[in-house]
Amino acid sequence: MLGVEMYPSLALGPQRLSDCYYRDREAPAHVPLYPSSCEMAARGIPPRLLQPPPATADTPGTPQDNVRMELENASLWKQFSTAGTEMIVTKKGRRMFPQLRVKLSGLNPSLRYILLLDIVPVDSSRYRFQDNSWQVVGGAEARLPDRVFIHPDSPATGEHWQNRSISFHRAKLTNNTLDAQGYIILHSLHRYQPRVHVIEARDVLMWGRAQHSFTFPETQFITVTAYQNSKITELKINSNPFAKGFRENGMNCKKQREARLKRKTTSNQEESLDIESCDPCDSTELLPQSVEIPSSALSIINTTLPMTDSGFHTEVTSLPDQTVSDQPLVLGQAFLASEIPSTMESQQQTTSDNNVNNTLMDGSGQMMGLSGYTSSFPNPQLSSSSHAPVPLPQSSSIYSVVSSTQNSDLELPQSSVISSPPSMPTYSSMPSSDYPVLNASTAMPSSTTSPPGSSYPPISPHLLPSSSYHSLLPTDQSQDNLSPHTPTNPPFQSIPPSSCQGSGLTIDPGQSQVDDGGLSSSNATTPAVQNPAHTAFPFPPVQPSNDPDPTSPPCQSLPQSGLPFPQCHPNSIPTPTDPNTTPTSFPFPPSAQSTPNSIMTPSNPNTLFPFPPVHPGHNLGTPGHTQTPATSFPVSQSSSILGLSTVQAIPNQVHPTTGSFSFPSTNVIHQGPVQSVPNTAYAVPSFPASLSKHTIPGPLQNPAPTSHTSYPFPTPIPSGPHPLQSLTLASSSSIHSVPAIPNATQIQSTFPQSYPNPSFPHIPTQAANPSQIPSQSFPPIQTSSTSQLLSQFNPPVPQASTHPQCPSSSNAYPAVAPTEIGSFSQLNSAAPYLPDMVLHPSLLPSLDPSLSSSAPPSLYNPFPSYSLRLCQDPRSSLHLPLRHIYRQPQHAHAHGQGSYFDLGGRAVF
DNA sequence: TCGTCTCACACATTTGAAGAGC
DNA sequence: AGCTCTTCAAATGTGTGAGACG
Repeated sequence: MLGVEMYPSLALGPQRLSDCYYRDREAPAHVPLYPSSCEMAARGIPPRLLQPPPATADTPGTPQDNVRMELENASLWKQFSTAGTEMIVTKKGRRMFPQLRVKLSGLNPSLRYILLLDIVPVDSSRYRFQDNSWQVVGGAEARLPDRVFIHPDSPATGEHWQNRSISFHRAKLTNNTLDAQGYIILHSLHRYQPRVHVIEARDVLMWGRAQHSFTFPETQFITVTAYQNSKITELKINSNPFAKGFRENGMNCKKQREARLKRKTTSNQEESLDIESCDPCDSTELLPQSVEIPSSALSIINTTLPMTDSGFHTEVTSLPDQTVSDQPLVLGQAFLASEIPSTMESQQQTTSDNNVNNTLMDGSGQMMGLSGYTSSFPNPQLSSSSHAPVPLPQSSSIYSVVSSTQNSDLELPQSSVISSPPSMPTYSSMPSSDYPVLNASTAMPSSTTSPPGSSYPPISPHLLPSSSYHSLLPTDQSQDNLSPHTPTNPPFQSIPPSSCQGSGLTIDPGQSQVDDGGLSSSNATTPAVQNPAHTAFPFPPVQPSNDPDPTSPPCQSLPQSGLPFPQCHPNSIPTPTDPNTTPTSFPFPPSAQSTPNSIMTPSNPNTLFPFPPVHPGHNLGTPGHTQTPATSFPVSQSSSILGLSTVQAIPNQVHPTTGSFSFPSTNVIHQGPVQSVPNTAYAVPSFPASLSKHTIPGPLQNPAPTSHTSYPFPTPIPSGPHPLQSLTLASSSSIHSVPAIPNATQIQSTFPQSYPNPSFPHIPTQAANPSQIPSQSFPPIQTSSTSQLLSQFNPPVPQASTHPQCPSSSNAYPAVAPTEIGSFSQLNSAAPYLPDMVLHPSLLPSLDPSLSSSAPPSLYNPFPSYSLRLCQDPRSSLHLPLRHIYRQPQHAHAHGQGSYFDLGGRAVF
């Protein structure tokens, strides 16, 4: 669902949505996880057409405004972080451990939400474990395809999410750039930060109303192919049930292994292949040892004897359990408890404390056990490469959240800008545009300014405040209130733990006062963006395509055809009178029209899409796009997942020394009422890291405003003064693209034009060096699966039929079994760029009373299919020259254990 | 030579199909 | 016939260590 809009590339193109299905014991039936791009398109429908009935649930003060997320196993994460968390990445994919387990609260029980996990680079550095610490040894490698893991339960009601702990343990990490499984691709020896995004998906009409992104600094990790730090190994073995065998008592412990090796060697020498000595013998031989280690002995015995599993478990598990037993078990968290190594040395105490805290977590939103947390990562402050200080804030308990609340209400002041911490270019919102943009890249502004080897790269702690709560604030007028002076570097330090925790986790309305001036008005409950810097963007940065296609037609060329990107198509906003066109409207433009202040008014086509989705790396300066007057956005990248479009703004410049970004276009940006605060960088939808990567000082990176034309996408650059006048880079980490979120409120970066500290010294610009971009092969598109998925979400809708490419047949709506939707015409030049999806109100799930009274929320099926239909691959509408950009990527990978999306926005490698 | 990655290995856990029993 | 429960094999997850690679 998310994919399409957020990441256009995801859009369902040739890929199959089948991948979108998930299996869950609770919900055995396959359920489409993602709404088709059509859904997103629905957003583009003029408010009049799509405007949902007055939503009572979403009214200010509703739970959604107080969405909070707690890291359930924070104590365990802290333990790892203290030592410097390492995550194994393999070609075949490796799960994360500790697993990301969170608890959500503040959701509207009756609304549907989608949970996403993405992992973004913390900085643009490469690390090496030297001298028993992680040190920066160079610049990061070219960005890999951005992929998002969608929680298998998605979409599910708020009640569903809140009634259980949410684990992303099924997400897999891989270092295989050609991975066809859809796993999250990461570079080895790079530092990453997982992010969890909660996106409201109440219905098509309301889709994208709110988005919340959370990052927990303690979950940062460095990817490795083999563990470097013995402490981490020990922690993993002691904490991970699968590694029991390697525990002292386990069959795979050193003693046992050595013994086996000895036997092997001896047996080999003797050349007496005693079969018995193999497995059985091992156990027998080990018996003596097993005496010392009862569990192992038992296990051995069990293996020899026809014992049932139960019997086996009793003995074997005993040891581990004991260790675990020491840890406070919380009901429902048994697993968690097991994760905590009982044998942990000094850490144990903290762990126990943390556990206690965890148990204490409540609606107050306090982060459990976060306080006092210190990571072992290299400290930025540390001058030399010695230890990279962990950027994590000491008081990590606060989770950072970026929440974007769409106020579908027209009343929302566009101008409202939420000041985001300077450091957090992460989230830039579009002022006028209702849809907030998540800047994935920005989220992790890495202070890469420091040269390799230099002191720890400034992974700006502020960027990743521990558990700080980032939220995309609803567009409020409050922006004015937002102080431009807001600490640009709200590093963790900047945020006193106490404040965070004291407020409860998250969003303390009171705190919000400072930042959110005015927010309260629209959403009193909406937390102010305390840590704007965070990358809270749900969607990973999109990689810029390297293929600037001069030939690419200007955005205008794509008009009406329903370009996925509103920006491109000024006319894209359908008028109520023109239903047909409506569908084509940009998925996100949520309510551009709705917002009176928003620059994006129908009258001003160009302004309609403040953020042209552009791949930073791509087509900079493509003349074709010049049509849009040199708009403020140098480059933006948008990728959509399930209809969420991500827009990335590309900073024109990066300060060589400071690493701060300046956007040439900013001049333009400043126009308009929206910008109450000049100079302040608005979190423009996203200026993702990707940009940053590419933003190396230089022509490319600093494309003149006019250069915008080179958007890989049909993303037309808004002509004239852009509503979003100041696009600030969200994040330093430019690496990530920020997904645009509908209705996203503008986030004003607290720091003025220049981006604070974060420098991106090493960010390889893909654009600059296409060659560096790993060629990524994408698995064959399985349209069938994808389509099926989509079909479920998209019941046949009359409107859908409007689009030629949306065969009504494709709608398998109620069908549980995924049905295949008509294949997407990939790269179908003929295909209009119109978003095919249109939802018929009657088809909407009865989740929200306001929408449908048929079913009480309580009765709501947690895994209902969405009544959305995907009719067409947005890419099809792309001008041929541009299509290659998407040709591969966007895939939805269905796994029994979860779904992955490629953030296809990136260029094809 | 060194750093990094890949692979096979053994063990532990999870998953899901098949069968039995009611 | 349908349902629940148990059993069990296969799949999956895990760290290790040897070897390959650049």
